[in-house]
Amino acid sequence: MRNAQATKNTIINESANLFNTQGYKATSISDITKATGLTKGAIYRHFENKQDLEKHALQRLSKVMFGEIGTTIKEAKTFSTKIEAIFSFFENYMNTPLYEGGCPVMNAAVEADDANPILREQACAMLQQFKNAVSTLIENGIKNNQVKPNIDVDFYSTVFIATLEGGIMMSRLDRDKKAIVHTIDHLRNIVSEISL
Amino acid sequence: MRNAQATKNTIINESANLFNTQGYKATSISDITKATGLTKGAIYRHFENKQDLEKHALQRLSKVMFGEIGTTIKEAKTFSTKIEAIFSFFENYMNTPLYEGGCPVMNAAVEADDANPILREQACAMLQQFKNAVSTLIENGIKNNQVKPNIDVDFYSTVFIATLEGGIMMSRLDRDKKAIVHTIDHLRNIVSEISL
DNA sequence: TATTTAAGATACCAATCGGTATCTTTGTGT
DNA sequence: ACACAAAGATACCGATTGGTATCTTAAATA
Repeated sequence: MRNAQATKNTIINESANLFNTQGYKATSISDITKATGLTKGAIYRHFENKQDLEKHALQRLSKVMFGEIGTTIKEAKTFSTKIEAIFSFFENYMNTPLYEGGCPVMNAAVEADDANPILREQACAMLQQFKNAVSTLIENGIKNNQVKPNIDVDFYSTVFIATLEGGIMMSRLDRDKKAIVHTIDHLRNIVSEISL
Repeated sequence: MRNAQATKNTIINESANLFNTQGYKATSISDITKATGLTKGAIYRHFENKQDLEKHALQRLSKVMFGEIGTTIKEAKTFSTKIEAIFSFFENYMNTPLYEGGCPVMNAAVEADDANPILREQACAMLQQFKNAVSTLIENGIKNNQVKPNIDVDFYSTVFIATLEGGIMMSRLDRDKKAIVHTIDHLRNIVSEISL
């Protein structure tokens, strides 16, 4: 039956791109029909309503991002190389992003207000997932005697993510890698400070 | 004639509030009529179109924010107290914001794409203004022998702002001051590192 | 007080929004 | 080959969008 799963997949992928670049509210179903070459009838067969599509699109963004960043981390073996993998992921992201439009977490976080609690909850969960990943990375570094013990793990994972997100925002606004490069250089200094 | 300047002022103020909380695209002229108690006819007498109103509203946000933060900086005399004034401004902003909806720079930066170059340019200018303020603050600190010379001023101003912006984003998403408190604590450490 | 003119209200416009009911097409199992 | 059901297209819906033309009201001036 005209591969339904494939079309659903392209709808999610194209709308993920549009939502992340133009914004969720600013992207209409009409925009998605143009991007996919499909019609409203096809789209509303696969998704209950626009919010449902937004949910699936953001889940896709989350899966792809964390999937990519997760594999690069797993390839590295030590704390410093693992965290360096995250840094290079962010630095390279300015040149060749998986999805256009900047960090999906920040985009959803900024746009999601009380009027769209589903989007907010998803953004919340994504940020938590990212923080947990960095936290366990540091904790494993402590266990393996690569990171100083007795440091505040929550403190550093928060600082790392905040600095990265802020750097991305600035670099995207300036259309210049300088900000993200500076912030990552700074984080590298922190890494060497807490490393054994 | 029914104080035109006052009504124009309230339109700008109310729409600034709405744009910063709901977003620019997501806020309709209708929303602004409800918030001001005025009609479309009144609004479109004072502003050419919605983009023109968006421009004035963001300018207002910029003026109020930089005005407030500027006076608190001027009240302080040394580098450390001046930068501490910025920190406490950001930390207090979570409790009692001048405008709801988070940092106007970040909001405009995230929402503004190529479809709204005016908003983008304004956000760009605001970020530049903020960076310049921090940079001159550091430079004056160097001149007054309160900050180590030979440090990269551009580097540190970038790191400061990125960390603050990222911290705000995280705290707003979590609805918890912890992130911004952590990031500011971290920045305090940096300040003492580069201080004489 | 009468006149003038700016400020604001009312009523409308085409276009687009999210969403749905219905029709056509296409692949599959018999 | 044929019936059946799923996938997608078409045509529509009421509501809302940004925007405008026109009318009314109120304040300043003469």
